[in-house]
Amino acid sequence: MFKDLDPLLLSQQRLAIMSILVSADEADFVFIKEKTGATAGNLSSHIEKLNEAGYLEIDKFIEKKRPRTVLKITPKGIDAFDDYVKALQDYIRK
Amino acid sequence: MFKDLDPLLLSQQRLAIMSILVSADEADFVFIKEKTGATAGNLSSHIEKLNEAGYLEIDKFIEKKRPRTVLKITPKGIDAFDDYVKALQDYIRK
DNA sequence: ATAAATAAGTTTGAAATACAAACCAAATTG
DNA sequence: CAATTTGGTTTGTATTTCAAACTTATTTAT
Repeated sequence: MFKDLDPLLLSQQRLAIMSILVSADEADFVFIKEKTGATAGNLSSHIEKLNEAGYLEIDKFIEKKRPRTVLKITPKGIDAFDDYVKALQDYIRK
Repeated sequence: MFKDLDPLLLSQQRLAIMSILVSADEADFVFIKEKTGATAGNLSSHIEKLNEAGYLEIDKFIEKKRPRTVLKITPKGIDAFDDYVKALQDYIRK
């Protein structure tokens, strides 16, 4: 009756991160931090996990003498997000 | 940008329980256990939490010499579910 | 009549998760 | 040059999750 929900996306903050990336395609650490309201610490470990799962790529470099971390969703990440949304429909449709 | 998601409903099993109750209005322990695939132990503690939050009522009695536990969603539970669904839209709408 | 199995839950304990606080390194500002 | 800001990472504890073990009462089999 109910499909399994990807445990990685069953988290408010990770879902918000993926939600931004699925539309924005690419966004940096600070932008996502502000949009989601996550602390830097939480965001750091969340993107780590999403990266380990292959849902996003992390690109770190120095720009204007400041570190910058850019995140980009992968095809696998898009699929995971789409699947999650589909599965959710079973739960939230009265 | 993103509304908070009720942490109680941010759980596959509890969301499934509420999903059943919001349509069925009333359902018993065994029925929900089978529909959700939860173990009895997990279901027992999940409904405990949902009950503490005032999202459902637990009615226990003996029927045909067997214990029976009937769950019923409360108005507060319905509201929580509706709010959760609304809040989710912000996340899952690309 | 009694031993074994089933039904309907609850309690417990270990493992995973989440969250915030503390930390670090480099750059900038007063 | 000391203090603050920026952009993060690491650490520690508190909570949550999940399954296994347990309980109590009822059937079924012998």
